[in-house]
Amino acid sequence: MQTKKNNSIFNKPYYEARAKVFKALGHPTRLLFADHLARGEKCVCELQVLVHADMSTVSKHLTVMREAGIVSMEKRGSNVYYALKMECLAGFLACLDQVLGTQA
Amino acid sequence: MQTKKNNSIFNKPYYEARAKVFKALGHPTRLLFADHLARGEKCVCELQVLVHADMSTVSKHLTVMREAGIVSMEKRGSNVYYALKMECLAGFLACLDQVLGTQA
DNA sequence: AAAACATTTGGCTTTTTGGCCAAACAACAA
DNA sequence: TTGTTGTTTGGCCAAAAAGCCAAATGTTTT
Repeated sequence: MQTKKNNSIFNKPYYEARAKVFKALGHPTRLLFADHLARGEKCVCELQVLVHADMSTVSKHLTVMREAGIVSMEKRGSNVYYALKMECLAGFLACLDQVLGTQA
Repeated sequence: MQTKKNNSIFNKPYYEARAKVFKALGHPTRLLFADHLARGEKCVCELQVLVHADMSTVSKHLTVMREAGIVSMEKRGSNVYYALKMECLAGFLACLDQVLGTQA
């Protein structure tokens, strides 16, 4: 059981933390990664082939996502595997599609 | 009835449109606005008093949100009223709170 | 018409972000 | 050990975003 959370207008750090999550998803490459990671963990190299970007660029995108708190990383062997820590993304994306669809 | 949408990995413009929505919510001020607008339309002046920003800054934030497709604007008298066009935000925010909460 | 109010637009500066390269690390293979 | 592969880090530069001021626009009031 939890005590009531203070997510009010005046809780600035909380708004910042949430905005950070949106910002982390606010780039086509990172949103693509999130979408893929929603179907299971992937190593950096697997994500890299999805976009035509430098490995270092991919790594930095993943760092942004990790610092926002939406992915976890685990090193296994010589690979690093990333996983999405957010089950509700798919639902929200579906809703987004409706919003964006109706204005086309 | 609609034909099947092509939201695949390879549909770049679609990812960009969705990322634009996340980016529009990826700023504390704009997320605060969205949160308030979720409870009903507000005029620019009402939003302005919530943050300690210049009126022109507020107006530009609202433009970003409008161009992402998540708010509508309506001019009535000398005021402009903005409204959120996304009912699913509250649910997603609640989920976010869980994700962010568990790592505190 | 002039003044007052609400909002947007243009211009400008500072800060942040994105992307590439090269270098550093870490794990594994030869 | 040396080499090879996978990943991160640091540095740099170009592009985009944020915020302020001043000016323009549109509406209502006097």
